[in-house]
Amino acid sequence: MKKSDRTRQDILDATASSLATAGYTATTVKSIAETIGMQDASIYYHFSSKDELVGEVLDIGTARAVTAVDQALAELHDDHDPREALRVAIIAHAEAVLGGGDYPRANVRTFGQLPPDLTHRHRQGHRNYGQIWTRLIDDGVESGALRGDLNRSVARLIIIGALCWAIEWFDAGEEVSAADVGEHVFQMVVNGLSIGEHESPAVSV
Amino acid sequence: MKKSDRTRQDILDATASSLATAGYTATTVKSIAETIGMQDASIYYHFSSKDELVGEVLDIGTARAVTAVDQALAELHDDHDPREALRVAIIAHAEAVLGGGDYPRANVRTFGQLPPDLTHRHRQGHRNYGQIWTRLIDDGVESGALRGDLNRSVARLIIIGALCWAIEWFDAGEEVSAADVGEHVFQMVVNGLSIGEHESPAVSV
DNA sequence: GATTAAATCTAGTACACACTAGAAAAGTCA
DNA sequence: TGACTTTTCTAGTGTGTACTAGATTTAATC
Repeated sequence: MKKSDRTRQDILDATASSLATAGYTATTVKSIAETIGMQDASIYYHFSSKDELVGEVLDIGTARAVTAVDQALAELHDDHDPREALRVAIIAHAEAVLGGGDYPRANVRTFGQLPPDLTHRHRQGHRNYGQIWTRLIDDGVESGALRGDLNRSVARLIIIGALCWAIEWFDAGEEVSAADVGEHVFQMVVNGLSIGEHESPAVSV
Repeated sequence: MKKSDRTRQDILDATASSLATAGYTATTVKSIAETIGMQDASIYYHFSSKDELVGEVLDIGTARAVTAVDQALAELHDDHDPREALRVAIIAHAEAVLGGGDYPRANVRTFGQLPPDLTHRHRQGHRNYGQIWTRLIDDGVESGALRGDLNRSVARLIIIGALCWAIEWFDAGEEVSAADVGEHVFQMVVNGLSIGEHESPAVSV
């Protein structure tokens, strides 16, 4: 029972790595098998299909991202500013998806490339993740720290989108770290790029 | 010579539509042919390969997005606020990619799914597009309207990313329009979500 | 209407893919 | 060591893909 668990983990790791860097289509059962020095047919002793394997990788990815954000929020003081909570969550997300392991990266990278079955399978997980952010924004608006004239759902999706798209251009080798990207997103969407007085005109949505 | 041009255009349109909604892999030569009532082999009378066809669609997409933003900027007054230029460009981009035709949508939707050859082919086009935004941000910072303590390249990529990712959740049927999304992105990244005094602490990058 | 050119179709090839069946090997434990 | 189980391999199948060759039809020209 020990050998099997180890091999299974190797398969998951190789799949996560391939999904994160090459995407769903380019991640073939054969390429996964080659990475860990096996024949492609052997994969099917551990997983019943490619999509079950991919699904498990994505499940792990979502779980890790949720854990990272939850943990960061749990370390806040009880009387924290709602903006600080948003900042901490944004940076935690950035570090999990950009600087973290292959699993959360695989999740974001393959978003929009998955076959319908897998997309549907992870809809609930994404919804749950979105609710963390909904609460953060609601807290901010209701406490008076954040503007209430914007559509909160759109605001939430814009923040997550800016972070998720970063996976397309972020290069871990460069001078800008994952946390730096998070800090930038926070500075922009919360404090704004503008200097001095800004009118904050109401938006009609 | 007339028939050929018409058919060629039909093929391009069908490809753009399929790429925009189904992505690169799910867009097969056979499915394109079926859409316009042809046999798949007939496509090859007009295009030498699938990737040449896809490449042409993406070229048109980039050209249209660039035109949309350029045109919006050209309509500004000579003594406009740099923030207003950024606002106009953001909304033009949002309308082109979310509300516009299939071509710009195909471009964003297939980003990250393309085979290396096609990715490389469009690198220059993307760079050119990025330079429009680089100039807008530089103008803002140098005129004193925008903060200079953030990494401008990161800021640019965050704005574009927030807009591009919107294609994953934007639903044209809902009450929020493409321009609304653009307005929200502008309000957030330029004016910020925060209410009242914000310290704008310098970021060390 | 006959001749030529343009456009499409029929019928295939070759290949990569996910996946299967059964034999072979490796590991486990008396 | 020998019997048994677990794991992996060899050797395939079937399907979908991009693409090709050559026949066939459609359109344009004289």
